[in-house]
Amino acid sequence: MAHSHDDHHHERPRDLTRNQDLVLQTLNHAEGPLSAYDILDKLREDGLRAPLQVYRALDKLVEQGLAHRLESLSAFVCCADAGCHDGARTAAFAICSGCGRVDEFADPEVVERLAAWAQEKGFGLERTTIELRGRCARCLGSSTP
Amino acid sequence: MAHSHDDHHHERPRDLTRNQDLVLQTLNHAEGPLSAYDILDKLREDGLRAPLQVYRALDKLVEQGLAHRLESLSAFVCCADAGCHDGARTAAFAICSGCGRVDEFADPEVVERLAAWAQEKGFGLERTTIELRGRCARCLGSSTP
DNA sequence: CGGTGAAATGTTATGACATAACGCTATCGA
DNA sequence: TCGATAGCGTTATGTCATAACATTTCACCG
Repeated sequence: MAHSHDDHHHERPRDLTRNQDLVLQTLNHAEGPLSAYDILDKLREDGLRAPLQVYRALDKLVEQGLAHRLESLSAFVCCADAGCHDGARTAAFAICSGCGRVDEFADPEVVERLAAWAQEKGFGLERTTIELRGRCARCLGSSTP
Repeated sequence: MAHSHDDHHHERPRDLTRNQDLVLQTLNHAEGPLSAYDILDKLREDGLRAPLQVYRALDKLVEQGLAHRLESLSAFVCCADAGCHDGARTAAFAICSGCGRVDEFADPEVVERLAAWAQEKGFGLERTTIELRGRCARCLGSSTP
């Protein structure tokens, strides 16, 4: 049970199921965040019919770090960096109110400060949400500055 | 227009309306975050009947910095620091999955780093959400460590 | 090969969160 | 007094998410 390479049970990117793959591809091809129902609509012709089919797939994708949920939008995006679930588990998101696009980034300093706060308070940190709202450079550049 | 006390149009804590006051008191007396419908239920005997009455009050309270919306919970808390809307406009929240209690804090360094990122990217930052999930010291101390 | 258990699936129904649209009321300064 | 602005009350509806249950798929093991 403790074999060195006997790790078929680990947390790694195991193969995606059909529904999971469909949902992930949909997110990958999207310009911006999509709600579960947006995704469902795009996948009707692929046989999906109920919200749960999408939510279940999303749960797994988020669990594996392949997608993220944006709390302030109640919507989902695919992970910008295929390897982001390897290391920097705490991403930040800048969401443009103009075009709706999302820019994912990581700031180690920020992560560190928050972890330090948790440490100091004895707070068992499990997950962090960081979301910036505003207008991206492109949207500021053009219409209604 | 620049009279010293001619400032009835400013952003300051103008008097709250009846509904706003009811909602704020409800949040103040609560142990943890409340959903709009939780608040509505507590205020039925005061005459409130529809979600919109609560949501409208909440909008104003949040606008004035007297309450905060926790995106990851779809719930609301009163601002921990009466003066928090003066200066540190970017608060962070540590939400305990065990007891549901919320600890509000501000970390200038974090705020600064995020502002710096925005600056660098030309992102017009308007609002920031920072929410930590985990278990508070007290909950870690007792049951199911 | 066939059984078995874990995980995924499909479906219906329901719950929880939030806003649109409408008309009325109160307040306040010009 | 008039008109503008903000708040109020109500009904209806929209959006996001999960409960519950039956069925299917598939890797693994005896």
